[in-house]
Amino acid sequence: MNSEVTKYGRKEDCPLTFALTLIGSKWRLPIIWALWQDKTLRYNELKRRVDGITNMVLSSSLKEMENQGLVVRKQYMEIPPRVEYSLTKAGEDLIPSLESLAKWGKSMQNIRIENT
Amino acid sequence: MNSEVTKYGRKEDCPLTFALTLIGSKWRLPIIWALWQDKTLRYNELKRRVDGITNMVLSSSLKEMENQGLVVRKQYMEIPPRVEYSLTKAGEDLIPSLESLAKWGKSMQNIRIENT
DNA sequence: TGAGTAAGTCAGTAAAAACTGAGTAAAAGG
DNA sequence: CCTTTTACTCAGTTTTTACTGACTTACTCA
Repeated sequence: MNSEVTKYGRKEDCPLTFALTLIGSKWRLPIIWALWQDKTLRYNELKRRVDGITNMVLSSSLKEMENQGLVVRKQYMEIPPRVEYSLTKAGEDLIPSLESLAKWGKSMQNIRIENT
Repeated sequence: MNSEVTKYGRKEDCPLTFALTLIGSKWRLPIIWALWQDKTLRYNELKRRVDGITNMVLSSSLKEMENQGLVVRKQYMEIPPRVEYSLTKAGEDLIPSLESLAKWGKSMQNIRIENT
């Protein structure tokens, strides 16, 4: 038995599993990626940038991501309403890990192509 | 517009989205993690290590992960049958990214606790 | 006056992922 | 002889996740 390995009795306590609950569903990465590229986007801009997402999923995702501390929502008291979304510091801190994962993903895609 | 940013018309072509298809479902990380710790495990050992997984999910996951090049299946022609699973090189290459992601996840868990 | 834009909400439905519980063959151990 | 172990497989069902399409309020532009 490797004593340096931390055991998590309940899967939910594992930081890695927890991280996946934050970014693992279908639309999380596209949203994060759009906000990372453009820094700040209004609701409908974001919707246009994240192709195919529905209002339902976008609005509920943003709400959850705000609660989770990934995204900031800034509302201006104007008419017509203006709401701007951007990544928090914590959200930005995620980017290097995503880039590392993307690098790995790319190498896996290449393997598939090579073996075809 | 940031010219250094690669655009992927179809989400499926994005290496990051692709990576998540390999590790994003509920039981992939627990399986990978168990194989990373123990290097080689037989089917039922793995099942015991990954608490709560069903045969259905474990066997189909292993089959897919083998096709995807994450896992090697080594079968010995013995009775009773013996089958051993382990990570491929590509599977092991994933670990650093996961550790980075876990680190981020841990910091997010701490924030939650602090704010409670 | 009618259309378009803003930022969403909502009920209902479809699709995807996971779970339940049983079953298989052949052999070892009590 | 009866139970357990091995490595699975399968039909059927539940749970989770995402999609559909319509609707809201208040303003601007033609």
